[in-house]
Amino acid sequence: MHANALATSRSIHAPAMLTSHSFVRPQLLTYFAAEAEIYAQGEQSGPLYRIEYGAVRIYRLLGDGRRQVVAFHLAGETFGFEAGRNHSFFAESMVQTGLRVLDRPTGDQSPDLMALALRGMIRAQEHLLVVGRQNAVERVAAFLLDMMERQGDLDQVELPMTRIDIGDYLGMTIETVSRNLAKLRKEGIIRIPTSRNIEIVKPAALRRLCA
Amino acid sequence: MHANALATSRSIHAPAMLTSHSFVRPQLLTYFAAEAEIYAQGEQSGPLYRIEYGAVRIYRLLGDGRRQVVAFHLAGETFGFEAGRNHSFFAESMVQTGLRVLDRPTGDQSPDLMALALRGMIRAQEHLLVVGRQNAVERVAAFLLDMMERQGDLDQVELPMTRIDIGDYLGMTIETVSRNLAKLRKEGIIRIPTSRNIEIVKPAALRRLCA
DNA sequence: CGGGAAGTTGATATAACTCAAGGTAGGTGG
DNA sequence: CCACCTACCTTGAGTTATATCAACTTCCCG
Repeated sequence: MHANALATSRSIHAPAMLTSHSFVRPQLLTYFAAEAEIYAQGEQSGPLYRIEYGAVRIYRLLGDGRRQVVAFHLAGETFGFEAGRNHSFFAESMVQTGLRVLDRPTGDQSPDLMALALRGMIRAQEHLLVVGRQNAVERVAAFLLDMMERQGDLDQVELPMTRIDIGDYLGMTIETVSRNLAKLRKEGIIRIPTSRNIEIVKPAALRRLCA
Repeated sequence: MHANALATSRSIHAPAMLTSHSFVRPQLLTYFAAEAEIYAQGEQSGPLYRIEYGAVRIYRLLGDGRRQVVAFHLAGETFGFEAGRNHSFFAESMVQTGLRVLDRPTGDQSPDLMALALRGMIRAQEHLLVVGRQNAVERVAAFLLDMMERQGDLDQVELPMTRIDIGDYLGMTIETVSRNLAKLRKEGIIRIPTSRNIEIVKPAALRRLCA
């Protein structure tokens, strides 16, 4: 179930690069093909990553293959936080992706890192509200709004993920994702030029749906 | 829906108390009656709290009153982390509760604080898997296991929360909570001496249910 | 002892899932 | 350059898990 075809994980380390003003020193730039594994659950946790371009999914699996995507990360965002010595989640590129490997300051003493970690926690908890208490249309609406905001509030939203990814993020099947996108389209709230490109016609209507 | 009767919020500040060895200096001990508000969504965020005794729920509301409990906190645990200047959630005592107000070191530079924040994020993301991808029995089983582990793996689990709280935590109705507790009881996996006191007869069976 | 909130159980309704059949689009090889 | 192939997506029909509505029970607490 939800089998993700194994990725051709060709990652190339670019020469180290240091910037003095940044709270974490970007060093290595690493390239990932689409659908490549960045790290796996159980692996020893390593550095943080900032996405230069591309998109990443963070997920976890149940024994029978059910999958929960806990987060999508887009260009400019940082991921890789872990509580323990080992990764609790899988991270995979969804499209061709360039990551900058960040060097963690010793002792995690950066207030900026703290802020990033806290923002991650808040985002997870807000997503919990969506998944736990909203119905299918509301979830899809919330997802589209989130993607729109994170892409600069443009009315054209690019979806770097498949319907399976969206379903596993929103806790529903791909059919339900598809049906509810169609519903929003029929109501004139969105247009769907291509399956990976959504035009938000009435953002206010989407916001009203999210209660 | 899910109206929670307003709380008699009598909180008394005890004299300040300092300990030198702790990474955060416990200062004030504050008492809360059952069902009292500790902080509200939108309020300016303040200190962290460590629970001396009692139990706290953290939740968020939708416009129509639907509620998602994002976390329960028990004695010994720390809560109150916020990403911005204002609280994103409500915090309420569920039973009579004593909180120690913690003084945040300037700049949030403590690695221990960071660890606590990260653990909170991981816990939220793991809960996302439960709510997003598990069915009713599995959710109830996961909840009971979690409560058991956090109470020292004793087979007697005390539930400081109502069925409404459990339902709003697991993303289901109180009837479904009740029916699935009954199901586990009929299968001999748990006993229910009183509604707030569950005996875990077969912890292995619960674990098997969580896949 | 009485009243009310909390919890349980039953009957029915419904939203989302499952299974199934097309449709579409992007990539590859002839 | 075109046609095929495959993966992704959409739509439809029927099923099912959970919600809803309702009645009843239990347990506090005054």
